[in-house]
Amino acid sequence: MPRSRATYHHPDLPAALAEAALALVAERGARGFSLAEAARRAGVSGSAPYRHYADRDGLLAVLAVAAYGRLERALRVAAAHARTPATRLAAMAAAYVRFAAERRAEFSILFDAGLNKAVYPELAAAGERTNEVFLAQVAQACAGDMRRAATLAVGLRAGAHGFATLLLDGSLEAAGLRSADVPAAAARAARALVAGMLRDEKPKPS
Amino acid sequence: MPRSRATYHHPDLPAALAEAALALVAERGARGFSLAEAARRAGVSGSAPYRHYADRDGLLAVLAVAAYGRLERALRVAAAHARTPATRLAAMAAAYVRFAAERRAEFSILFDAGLNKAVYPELAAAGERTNEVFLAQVAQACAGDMRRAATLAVGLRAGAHGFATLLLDGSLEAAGLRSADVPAAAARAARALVAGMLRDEKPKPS
DNA sequence: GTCTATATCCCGATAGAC
DNA sequence: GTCTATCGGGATATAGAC
Repeated sequence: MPRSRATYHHPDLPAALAEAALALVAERGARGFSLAEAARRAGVSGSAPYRHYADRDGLLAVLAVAAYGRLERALRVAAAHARTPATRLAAMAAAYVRFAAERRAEFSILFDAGLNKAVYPELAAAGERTNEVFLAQVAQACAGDMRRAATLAVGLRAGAHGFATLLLDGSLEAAGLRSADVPAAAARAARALVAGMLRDEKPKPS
Repeated sequence: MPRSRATYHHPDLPAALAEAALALVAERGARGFSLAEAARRAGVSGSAPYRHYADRDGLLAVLAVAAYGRLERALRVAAAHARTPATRLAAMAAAYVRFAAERRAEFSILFDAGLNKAVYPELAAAGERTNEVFLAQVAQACAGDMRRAATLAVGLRAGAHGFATLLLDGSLEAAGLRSADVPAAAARAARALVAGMLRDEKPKPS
């Protein structure tokens, strides 16, 4: 018993803050997050977090990098469970949407918190790594033509991202699409995009 | 000269507030908007806006409805200038992205301000109308099969939306895509999506 | 319809004690 | 490494005068 008073509480304050922060963002959105409230929820004073993070965005940035890691992993897992290249890409699109739906807080920290990537290079790097997962799988699908691969990869990512953000926004419900069906819809769109791009653009400029 | 003192200034305060608000959002993002600052910029006291809007979000909601109207019109115009159905859809995707890029403030009020559509039914309605523009054009492209039309329409909208949001986010630059090229990239993706969906799904379940 | 004044609240961040 | 205390700032919203 190091002290009877509540003074150096936490075995791991960063972890407690992270947990509190995610819960807070889940409730109020990334825009409703405050470091003060996260500290309160973690049971420490408002100044304690500053021993671990330079400022409010410092905490969010750490969470964002971790979230990108999770997203990237989810994409890789989805790709690994499918056989053909087109199926892999469709599975990745679905996984992207599922990540957004199931880990709303992390997704909104990534895309709704207004973090400045110029200030957090690790964050920018993590984001690029996510893009590269798409690119790597696309490259297998269209062996050789890397320009087309890049175009397709960014298109797939954009499509998945659009489904994800519109889902969280409620715009897809309004369009008559049930939440549970959105990952499948994204997968179908991805498959169609792949088919359309690999076929109908220039047949073979060779 | 109604008064020498600065007292009942504005011939049209709502208009002045709207202008100030858009400039403010353009500078700081939807999340940085405050009604107090908008009032300051319009040259009136902090309480004046409350004669015209119930609260902070009331002003943003009005701007959002107007922004949806503009977006919808831009989509219609783009569609009107193209001849074939597939070309129309590609043009709409490009127009969607251009709207986001050129009218950043309005776009971010639409998708980044956290307005509660349940509180502003006109806003939800305006959003649905935007979806319906896609649907109407898609319906022409795949005469008859309305289920497939709905799927394609939402896919197109999601794709365009993904390109738009990732563009504003800086994620596309990081992926090596220049801003000026993004509308064209979205158009190409749209065209491929249309081609892929109209062709390779079930050939004809009749 | 706008102003002044004010009540209330919350936040980010720092200083200094322990 | 955490606490208490505090500074400085800004927001939303209301009350009452003109």
